[in-house]
This record gives sequence, structure tokens and C-alpha cells, in this order.
Amino acid sequence: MVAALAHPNPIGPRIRALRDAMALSLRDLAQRSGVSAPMLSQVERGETSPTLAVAERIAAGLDLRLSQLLRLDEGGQVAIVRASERRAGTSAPATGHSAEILTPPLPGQRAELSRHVLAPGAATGGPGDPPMHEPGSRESALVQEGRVVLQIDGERHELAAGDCVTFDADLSHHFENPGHDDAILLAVVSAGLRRS
Amino acid sequence: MVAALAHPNPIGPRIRALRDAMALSLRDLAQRSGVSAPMLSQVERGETSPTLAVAERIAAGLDLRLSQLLRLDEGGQVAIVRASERRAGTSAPATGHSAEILTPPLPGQRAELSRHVLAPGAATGGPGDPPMHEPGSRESALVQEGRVVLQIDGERHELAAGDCVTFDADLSHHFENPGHDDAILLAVVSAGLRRS
DNA sequence: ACGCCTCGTATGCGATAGCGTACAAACGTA
DNA sequence: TACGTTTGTACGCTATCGCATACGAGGCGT
Repeated sequence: MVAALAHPNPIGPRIRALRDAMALSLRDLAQRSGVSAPMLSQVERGETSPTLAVAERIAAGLDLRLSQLLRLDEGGQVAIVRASERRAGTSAPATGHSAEILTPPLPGQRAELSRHVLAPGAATGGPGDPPMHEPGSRESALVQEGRVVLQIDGERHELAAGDCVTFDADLSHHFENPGHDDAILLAVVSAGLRRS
Repeated sequence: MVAALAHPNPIGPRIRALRDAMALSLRDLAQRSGVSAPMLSQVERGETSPTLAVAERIAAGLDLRLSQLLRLDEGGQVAIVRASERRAGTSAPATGHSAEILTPPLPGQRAELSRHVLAPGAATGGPGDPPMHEPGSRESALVQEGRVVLQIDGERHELAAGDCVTFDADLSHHFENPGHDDAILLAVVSAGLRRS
């Protein structure tokens, strides 16, 4: 299905706003980016669509990566998920793993925060599980209580309470609780790539 | 200062890999994206740099936004921050606010996780503070203990233990503890935009 | 008032993007 | 083996990008 893109990302006004905020003229930005001033003028006014190569140079002139520049036009808002409103996450209560999602299910949500409880001996998944997250996802997990072992990409990492691990979430991974008490994890997955 | 961009983002091989993963032919992706198959072939082989307008259509055909597609080529690895290794965050102990950063200081880190303790009456900042985060940042904050008030962009939000709030981190904001006990927050800030 | 400088944009031109068409190779099926 | 289909890419053409040059407007200093 082709997304309706009547107009490409309105990058022009955004570039103009950033340039103004940095107090740069078109010729200043031309100097910094290596893109000509007339071209920058056309891009800002939406008269032309620059190639990626040129757009990256413009972004660099604004001290940004292009992905960052593009993201600046994504809308944002405050969203509160009350303690009583948490959504259930992917879990298997029968096996001793329960999970709750703490962040709202917003389009364009940057990081999903979830809370996981693992009973002794329980795991969030198993060896060879397909990755649950899209390519490009990253995850940080904070061990709040207990001890866990992270199995990822054939490697084993032991984590104690208070430890925080960060890794590529699109690699096959799961957590296990090798201890005799419940383990509690907070997991942050960023760059949920699919627009909902 | 112009960043050295000898080559633009290697988007071509990435598009090829994603297309293969989705089991699409060039003609399939052409259908989904509205970009011709020969053009897609040239882009994948790095023979041409598509315009932003075309690149966005290609990304859409892969069920991604262009910013996401571009980000996929950022490197990643597992990093563990032990409980004893946490870095101090921005805090003011004299005012009753202490903070620790739980995630590693990696280049390209997607989300920074930090823990904040607010003594009764303390705040993470004050009205009119400049934003601490770059444009495009988003933040989620989980109240682990106590109650806090979020002041953001002229609005006031009350949060209880277990509540999670998500908002644009580049807006002027701070948290206050209006209660009689310490408040503990975990904050997740995503899209740290500046490359370090 | 005048001259100079800065700024944004119009214009023309060469280079390149982007498409339609066609070809060759590979694959699947009878 | 023969045939049809699918796939990726070469090629030629048109449209657009991207730059150098130049112009007009506005601001500033004398």
C-alpha cells in the first residue's frame, strides 16, 4: 500500500526556521553546507526537492543528521498513562513472565517503556525466538529487583539489580531469571519504526 | 563547519536488504512506492542519489518513514552500565533533586534512561528554564514512588505513583514534588539528536 | 543624498534524476 | 526441452536539479 504523499516532508520551512534560529544567511549556510545559496533558497521555498546527497549536506550545515532534520516535523503531545490504564504486554503468565506497557500507543511514539516481572526460573522468551522488534530498534533494560541473564545473539550477560543494559532490539534475545526471587525489569525500546 | 560526507548515507544496500526481507521484487516495490523499478535498481546500486520526494516514497513502500530508513544505518552494540557505574545527571543536591544516568554514553544512543529523586518541595528546574533537550527529543517519565507535578509549556499535570507521562522534551519543562515524601522518577529521553 | 554591502531570488545552462521501453538471464512448469 | 513468466538492468529521452551569474531591494555609514 502506497502511503499518500501529496507533498513530501515540509523540510523547506523547517530549514528556514533552523537557519533563522542560528542567525545564518543563505550564503552563510551555503558556506557551512557546501550547497549553493540559490539552491538553498529554492529548497526553503519548496520549489525543488533536493537529492538525499544534498539534503544530508544541508542538514550537516545545520549541525544535524538528515534523519534528525526530517524528524523535526513529527508532531508531539503530552500523553499520560495512569497506573490503572496500563496495557498488557507480551507475556506468558503460565510460565511466570508478566508484562505491562507504561507508555501510550501513540503514532510515532519514540520509546516504549514496559515493566516485566519474571518469577524464579521464568524467561521472557526462548533460544531461537524471532526478533520481536523491527530493524533498527534499540533497547535498554534496567534491572530493578533481582538478577537476570540476557541471552542475545549467542552471548550471555549477567545483570544484577541496578544494572542497565543497552543493545540492538532487533537481534534475537530474551531475559531469564536464574535466581530464587522474582526479578523486575523496566525495558525501554526505542525507534518503533512502524507507523500505526 | 561542514561535516565530511565523502559518501552520502549508504541507503541503497539498506533498501535492498529491507526489500529482500519483505520478499519483494523491484517491480513489487515499484508498485508499492510509486517509484519506477529501474530507478529503484539504480538507487540500490548506489548509481544515483534520489531526491527527498522519491526517497520518501521508497521508504513508504517499505512501511517506514524516511527518517527511520536513514537511521537504520546507525551502528549499535550491547552496553551494560553496572549499578556502581552510573553517571551523575543534571541535578541540584542542595535543592533536594538528585539524578543518575543509567544508560551508557554511546554515540548514537537512542534513549537515555535516568533516575531522579526529588525531596519534598524539590523540583528538577524552574519556570522559564531553557529546554535541556535538542529539538525533536521526546521524553517519557514513570513515577515510581510518590507524586509529582509536570509543568510543561504553561500546563500543569499531576502524576501519581505508577503513572507514565510522554511529551516533547524540547519544550520548557520541569517536575516538582508537592508531597511530603521523596518522589522517584525514571525518565526516558529519546532521539538525542547531536552526534557525539 | 550617495555609495557600498548584504540578502534573497530570477535566470540560463550543464549535469543528473527519473521514467518508459527493451533486453538478457534465471526460474518454474508442462 | 520448450515455453512463458519474472527479474534486474541497459539505454535513450525528458524533466528537474544544482550552480554561477546577475539583479533588485533594503540597510548602513559617510
